[in-house]
Amino acid sequence: MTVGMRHDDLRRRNRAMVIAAARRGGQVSRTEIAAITGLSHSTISAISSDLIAEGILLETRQEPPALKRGRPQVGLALHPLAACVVTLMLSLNSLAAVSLDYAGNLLEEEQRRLDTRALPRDELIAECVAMLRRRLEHKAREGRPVLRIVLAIQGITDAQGRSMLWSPITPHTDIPFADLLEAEFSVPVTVENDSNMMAEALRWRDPQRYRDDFIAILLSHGIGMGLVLKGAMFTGTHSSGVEFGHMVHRPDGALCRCGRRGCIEAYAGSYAIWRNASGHDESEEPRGDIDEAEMRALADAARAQDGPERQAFRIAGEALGFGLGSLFALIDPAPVALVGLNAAAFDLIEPALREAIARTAGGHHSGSISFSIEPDQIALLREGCAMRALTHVDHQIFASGRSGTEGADRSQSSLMA
Amino acid sequence: MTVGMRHDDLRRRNRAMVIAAARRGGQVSRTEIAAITGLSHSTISAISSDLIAEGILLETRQEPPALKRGRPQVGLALHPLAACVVTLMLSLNSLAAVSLDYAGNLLEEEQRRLDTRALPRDELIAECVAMLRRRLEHKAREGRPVLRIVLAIQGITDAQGRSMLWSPITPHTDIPFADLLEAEFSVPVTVENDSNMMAEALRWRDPQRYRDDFIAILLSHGIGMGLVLKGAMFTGTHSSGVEFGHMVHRPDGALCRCGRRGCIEAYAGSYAIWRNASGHDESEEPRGDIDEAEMRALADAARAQDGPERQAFRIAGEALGFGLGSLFALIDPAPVALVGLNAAAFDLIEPALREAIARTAGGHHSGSISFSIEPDQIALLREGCAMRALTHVDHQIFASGRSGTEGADRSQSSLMA
DNA sequence: AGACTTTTTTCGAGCCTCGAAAAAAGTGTG
DNA sequence: CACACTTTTTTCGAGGCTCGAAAAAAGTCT
Repeated sequence: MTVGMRHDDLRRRNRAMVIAAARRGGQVSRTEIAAITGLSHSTISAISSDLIAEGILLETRQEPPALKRGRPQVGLALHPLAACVVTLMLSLNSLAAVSLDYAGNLLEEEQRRLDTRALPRDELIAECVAMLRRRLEHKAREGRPVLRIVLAIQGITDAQGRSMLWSPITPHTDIPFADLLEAEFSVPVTVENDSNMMAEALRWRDPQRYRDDFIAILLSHGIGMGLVLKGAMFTGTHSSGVEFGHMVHRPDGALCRCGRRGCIEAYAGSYAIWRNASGHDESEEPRGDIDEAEMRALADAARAQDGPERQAFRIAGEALGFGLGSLFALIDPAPVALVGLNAAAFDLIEPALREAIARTAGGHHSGSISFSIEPDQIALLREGCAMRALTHVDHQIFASGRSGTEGADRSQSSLMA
Repeated sequence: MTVGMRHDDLRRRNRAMVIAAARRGGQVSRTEIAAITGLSHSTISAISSDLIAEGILLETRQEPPALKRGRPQVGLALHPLAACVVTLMLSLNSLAAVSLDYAGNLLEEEQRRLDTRALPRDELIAECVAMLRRRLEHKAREGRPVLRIVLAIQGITDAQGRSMLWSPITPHTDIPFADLLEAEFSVPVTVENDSNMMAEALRWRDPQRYRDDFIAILLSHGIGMGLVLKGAMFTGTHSSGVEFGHMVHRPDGALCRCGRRGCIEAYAGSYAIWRNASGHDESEEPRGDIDEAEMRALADAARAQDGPERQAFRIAGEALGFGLGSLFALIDPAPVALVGLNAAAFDLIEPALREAIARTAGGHHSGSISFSIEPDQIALLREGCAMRALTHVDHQIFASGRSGTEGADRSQSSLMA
């Protein structure tokens, strides 16, 4: 049930809008903010002078020497010293962390190889804690209060972003990372799905193309999806995940990594492509890992001649096409961004995909559905996590009004909502 | 882009909450409203005395003679004379209309058989206009201003509720009903999908069970779905529809009414069950209509012995189960309400459905997914339309503050949002 | 009849946004 | 170089809205 609105809620919202304008624009003048928000100049003036006094915004006069007449606009930007956020990215055999200032500038980073599949539960957690501790204690932080930690994982989280429920990178399940890390560091933490973070990054990278409705598909060992509908990240009701890879393509079909049969992933994941290309039975247990070079070799072979390799990519395209068709039956077609290793082989996948989608209800306008390939999956994940963490802080700061260097304890309740 | 919030927006929202509390509760005291909304008693007092003065709320002292001590609560209810709404329901071979007062009481109704599939486009429209005109001119309305018309159709509408894009009940497509009827009557109109309206009705009927997340499935000649996620009706980005019936069950499988192959509907719609039960090939053109008695006979035969009829229902269950499994992979499991003719045969469908769902990713907790059968599809549709129309008015009235007897022209812009 | 309880209204205070006017900080021009 | 002009930003009083506290209202209980 929505709750009544009090006077300070109003101010909070409007403060948030000013901060959001600065977050989006980097440099915005008060006049521009007034235009964006539709609020009066007086209001913007009042809010921004508050924010400046609180150390959240910073006046930056540096702009190109204003060739226009009239009083020059004063740029407002997010104050780099206002906060620090840390992101932790856990994927197969790798753990990485990045710390950024409030303006989004990189402070420092670390990357480390781990045998995630073999690591005992508490050692996995300990590695995360240790890497986070190094970030928090690093001198580059220089007194900026750490106001948010975001942990992105390959796998499924709960809808509140508190726990990792399941992941292909480890046999362990239901790890309450948020609680564990909050207890350790007293900084609010959320756990996020990696595909969602990539979708998040796309919104910031290219807001023109990726605005209200789009789909990010991660084509790698498994199949991930981040879905933005009507301007909001779409998540499950209990879990993070739009588990597109585990929609059913062929009932009782190929064996999937998840143990069930006929999932899209069992036709379109790296292991499935490899399995089909190398003549194995589709009921055969999926291979654990396939390195980049091997997949590239498969793609090259498929491009060279019409053999089993090309057929394997075709099957993958067909599975993705029917899956997208079913998805589009539910949500209507939207632009698709392809990310991940096998996005590079989209030329091999596309024909069968388009053909399949045209045979489904979602394929009404199959020709007009746009697919774009976004390389550099790792950078995308980093950006998405960073923006998720920073916008959390934006809301936290606007919510309290008191910038709250003292950290997490009480603020959590309002943040997790 | 969200827009800044001004002072009157605040009042508007809080007024809306007061009205919503009265809509939900029927009879609410000011104290109860204060508790529900979290606003202060003074604020509620001010708002409700405004609303009473404007003729939107009504004090009703009738309550059971308050066995408690202290000053008795004064009930507030929606003023029946504040407005009138009309709903029009267009389905296969039938057109019905209902008018209701602002409190939701039935004023009068009409039902009429039409050969919708044979009717030319403009005659179909003319029938709608004529029936609406009879409602508007009927004496039962007694001067209540008609503030909203809702037209529910079997089929797909655009996301804004302006047009019928496609429907199984007529060969005509893209009929801009909202524009046509608004031009005719100068009352704001929306066009809605029938399954969505049934889901809407369930929320009002049983808010305990059908609250934030649930699924209404319409099992009849075709398969419809209304989806409520996180408390909001889920619609496509361009169309109304969660076209569950046209998700792909078996690529290149049975021939669907939509002309494509392998849709869930082509296994679970009435025509598909009939086709399978009577030994026809699944590539055979679907029958146009199958009456209730015939379907009941099939179900009885299926219950009597394990023959082709039972197998047909089993196939339907399997298709629905795999479809729900795929859906649950995307949105996580949620309670399911079954509506429509074939919901009565759910005993024949359920075993195969549950078995199928358990073999999918969404079936993690397949045992715990609750299915309930909601009979009386027609009443459900009527209630849903009524509530949709009335809550539209709630928002229109709260939005303007001036009750706006003069009608639609300007208010549309704010309503269609 | 008077004490007690609970609901509702009244009233002054405190915020917040707004519009208009003033101040500020430049450019263009003779 | 002073002055007109333009555009941005701040200031200031007015008007709305919500809140808390106190008062009024409308019953029950003894």
